Amino acid sequence: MPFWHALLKQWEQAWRNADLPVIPRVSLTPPDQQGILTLNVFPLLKAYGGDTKRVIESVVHPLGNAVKQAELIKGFINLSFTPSFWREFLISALHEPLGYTHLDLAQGQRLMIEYPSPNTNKPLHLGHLRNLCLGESVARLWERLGASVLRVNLVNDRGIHISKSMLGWKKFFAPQTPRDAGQKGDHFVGACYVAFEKAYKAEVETLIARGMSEADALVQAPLFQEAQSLLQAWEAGDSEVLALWKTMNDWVYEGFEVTFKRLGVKFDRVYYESETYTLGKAIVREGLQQGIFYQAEDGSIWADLTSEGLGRKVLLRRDGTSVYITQDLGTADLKFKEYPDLTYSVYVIGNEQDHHMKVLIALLRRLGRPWADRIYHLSYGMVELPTGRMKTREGSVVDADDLLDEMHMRAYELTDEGVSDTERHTIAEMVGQGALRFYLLRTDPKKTIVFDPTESIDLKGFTGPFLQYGYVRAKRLQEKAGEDPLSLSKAPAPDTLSPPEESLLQQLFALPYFLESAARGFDPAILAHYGYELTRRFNEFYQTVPVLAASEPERTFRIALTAVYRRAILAVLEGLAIPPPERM
RNA sequence: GGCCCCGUAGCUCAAUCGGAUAGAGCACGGGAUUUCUAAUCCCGCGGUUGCAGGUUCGAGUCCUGCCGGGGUCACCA
Repeated sequence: MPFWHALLKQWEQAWRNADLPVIPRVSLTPPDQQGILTLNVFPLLKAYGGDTKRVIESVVHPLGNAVKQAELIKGFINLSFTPSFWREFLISALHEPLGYTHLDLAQGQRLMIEYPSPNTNKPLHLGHLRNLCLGESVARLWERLGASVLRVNLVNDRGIHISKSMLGWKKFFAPQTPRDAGQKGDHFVGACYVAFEKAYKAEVETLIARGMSEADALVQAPLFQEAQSLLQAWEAGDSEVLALWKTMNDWVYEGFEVTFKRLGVKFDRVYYESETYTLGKAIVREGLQQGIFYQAEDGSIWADLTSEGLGRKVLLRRDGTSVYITQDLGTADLKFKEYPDLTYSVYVIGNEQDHHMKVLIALLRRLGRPWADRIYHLSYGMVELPTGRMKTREGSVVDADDLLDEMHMRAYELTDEGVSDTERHTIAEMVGQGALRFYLLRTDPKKTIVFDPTESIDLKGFTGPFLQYGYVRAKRLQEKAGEDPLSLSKAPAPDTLSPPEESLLQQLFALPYFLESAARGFDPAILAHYGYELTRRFNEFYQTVPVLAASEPERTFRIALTAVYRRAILAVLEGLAIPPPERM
């Protein structure tokens, strides 16, 4: 039997064949109305001069016998379906994942999704977690649409910030290693960076106290001078500096790897800016030769994007070294050289870089890169604290590892004590992450999230564990039933269905629609809200309608209904990258 | 100052191309466990959708102006 997409296509064809002047729009019937699907027939009503009988007749007749009831209210036709329609739906959903939990709408397409692109001078924080959750979820959603997805990470491993943490280590920590300090490598390097910033700030204040202007003091401070010469030594290929750079970056990668692994993130390809910035320089020179860019008197190279409303942008400094956008040009080019057939090259990057990404795409367009418009910036809002933005230098950062630990502990306390301690920890990790990931995904990506550490993330209500709990309930119920849900194919449909059953069936039926909307909109929040509503309805069903104690044919039907819910909620959890526990 | 994003219940968020009486969670008050896991369910309370106009059968949604918050416009990354 056809699922959402196929059914709507079928209907549309039927209406076309019936020569309807206007094809009705189909949507889900709101909960306060009787029905499953609603047809918007305002325009048709107009075309037929308000002849309601004719409207109903002409719209509903072509749809065949799946329709149990059709009611026209104020320009809407509410349709409900027969129990045997639902019986077929359940059987098909159990038989065929393709078309229900997996679609083939993006078959043959390939996407590259870049996230979370960290700097290598400090550990991951809450902002990176939002990035990681979004990137991973979007990757999975497109995979469900049938696309093949490349997960890539771009490591920002060069620049003045790295010099600062190197210097911090030399001045305050050498010859310690992360192991000596008993810290994860990324945390250790982060401590070096913070130590540098603290000493640097003190120097600046001293200089200002002696009468220097702040702008001068920031540049004149000895520590800053030293960091800059370290950067120059790095660019010149000084072997000693390179060795330290490599050692400290490896510490950070080791630390990142632990966190990535905990979150179940794996990359197909990792790009390093230390490798792509030279490619970028070549592209800039190429553009200069073609007259797309121009050189200023001091030797710096620029692009004039004022006609696009983006102003002027420096591409190479007067000393010939590269800026941030230079490396981005190189990386973008390399991506499409390696994978020319990408449908989209997605960048999961915060909205503070909206302008930067517009500039990047405009530059690539100018350079005649035909794939420039296949770049999609998945722009998301910052995660702020009630006091404002998180600032590493001020220590007001919610550390990713710490937060994961805290969520784990809180879930552990709530977890059933009737299991082994090992299992309890496994469950606690799943539930803790479920709560955290749902929290970060449930809001429209482009909106700012304000995270209040003192209030902490809920485990009840509109949360990840709510969905996980529904999954667990359904699984246990199915186990207790001890019956193949597909025995429904040998049983008749009940004569009537209760309102909670219809309500759950309606939401189940809409799964493919929401999967597609969430993927194409690059918006997991759509799926998060769908999954919550789905589970709310399942809980209502579970709480008010008996399954195991029901008589036939209701019992068999409800067991199948439970099994399809379990499939659907599993698809949602997987799409959101929220782990499904076996019990809670 | 220019450009971009946001503004919905006390708080956090929804609202399916412009559609029906703007819905959830938290908080607060009340109720449900001889029944498949109470991380659940049911009931109540809670709104001039920032303000003012405009477009139309219909506006939280689209247009114009204003107010408020954030971001950005670096030879930083």
